[in-house]
Amino acid sequence: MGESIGIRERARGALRGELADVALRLFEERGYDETPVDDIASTAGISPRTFYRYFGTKEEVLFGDLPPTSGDLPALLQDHLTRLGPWESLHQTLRHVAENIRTERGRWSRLLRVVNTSDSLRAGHLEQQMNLAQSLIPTLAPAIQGQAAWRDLRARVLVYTALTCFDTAFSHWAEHEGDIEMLEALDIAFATVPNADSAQS
Amino acid sequence: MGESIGIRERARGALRGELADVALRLFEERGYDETPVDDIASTAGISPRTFYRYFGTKEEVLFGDLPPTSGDLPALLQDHLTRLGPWESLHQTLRHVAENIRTERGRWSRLLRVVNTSDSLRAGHLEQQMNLAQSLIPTLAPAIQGQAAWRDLRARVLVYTALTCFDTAFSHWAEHEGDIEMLEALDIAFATVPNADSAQS
DNA sequence: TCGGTTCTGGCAGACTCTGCCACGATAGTC
DNA sequence: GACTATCGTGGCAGAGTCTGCCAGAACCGA
Repeated sequence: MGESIGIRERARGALRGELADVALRLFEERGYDETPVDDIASTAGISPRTFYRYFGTKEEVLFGDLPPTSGDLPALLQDHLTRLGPWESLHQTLRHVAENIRTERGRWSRLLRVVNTSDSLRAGHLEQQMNLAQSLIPTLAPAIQGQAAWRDLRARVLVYTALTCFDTAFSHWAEHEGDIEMLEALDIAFATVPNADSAQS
Repeated sequence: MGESIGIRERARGALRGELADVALRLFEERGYDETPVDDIASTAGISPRTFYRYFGTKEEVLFGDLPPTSGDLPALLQDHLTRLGPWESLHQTLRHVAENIRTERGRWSRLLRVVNTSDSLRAGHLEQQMNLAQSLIPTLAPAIQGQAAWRDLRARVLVYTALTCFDTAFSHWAEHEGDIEMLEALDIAFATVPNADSAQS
């Protein structure tokens, strides 16, 4: 048993990538809901049964192979919290994600366009956000001041709000591609919240 | 052709209500994903095919007959905006919803418990929130100050954030049923946002 | 009571996803 | 180079949601 990565694993990885490519292309052409798994499989020259050995669900073929924009966000947040307040820490943490996205803007634009063709996909995307939120809340909670009884509620509000800012900025940027900078939109979104009732620049 | 509501429509309404009751009961006992539509139908003494004539989807049997907590929220928001700032207007608008919920707390608790048994349901619920947000954004946007180019982005952020506050307070209240007041949780959540970086009481 | 509308149930089908099993290819071993 | 064990693959059957279609039953107004 050698330590080398077997030829089979490489083949597997290659096929996985090809499936993701084929699927994304078909989704762009016909829409997500209008593209059955059977079509993806036959276009790629495999059986539908095999497709489900590479991707557990049809959604996973879209979201499964995303470039790692996130990294260890809880750790990153933790680090910022040693220097900054809760909100600014969330801001800087998500700026980091935004910077990573910018390096592959083309791919992300295609993805977002596909996601917007389907209600079920939007819902699935939100589900992912919630998982991310669950991982950030325990990290943020200790940094919240005030009564302990409300600490958890506050932490949840702030984390969800931060992710909302990110999502909104992301969509806005995707809609005005080229015209604005993702980071600028993100900063605007984050600046809006603490000034919620005046909402000036 | 009389103006009266035909006996058939009343029968239809009654059956619809019975289906919703049966479904909610079964969901509580076994969980949402573990309760096929066939079981709901047979328990209610109808065919599965007929079930789908009363509710377009399985989800609709849960969410379709909610008591109207919302009313005309855009109009309500519009009204508050004549006197208050954007954030406080959103706050008061959602306070109104929270008050309505309180009058039927039992029903809502049951619902939330069922929703938490299933991932797919949570996602569906978020989808509804987004629809509500879409209706509030155009109302809020004109009240936002600052550069026009960013007005839409800001409005989206604020509306989504407000709904997030509502949702978080709602969940928190449901988890601590009896211990806290829904309105108090809501106020705390809304107060957290403008003080995002100090987060004091 | 009659004629037309409406509701119902059953059938077949699409689509996602999951077990199961047999077949073939591959990898490591002798 | 042949042998065996492991792995990937494809086909089959099935659950579950949801839709179109059609024939029969129930209902309403005249």
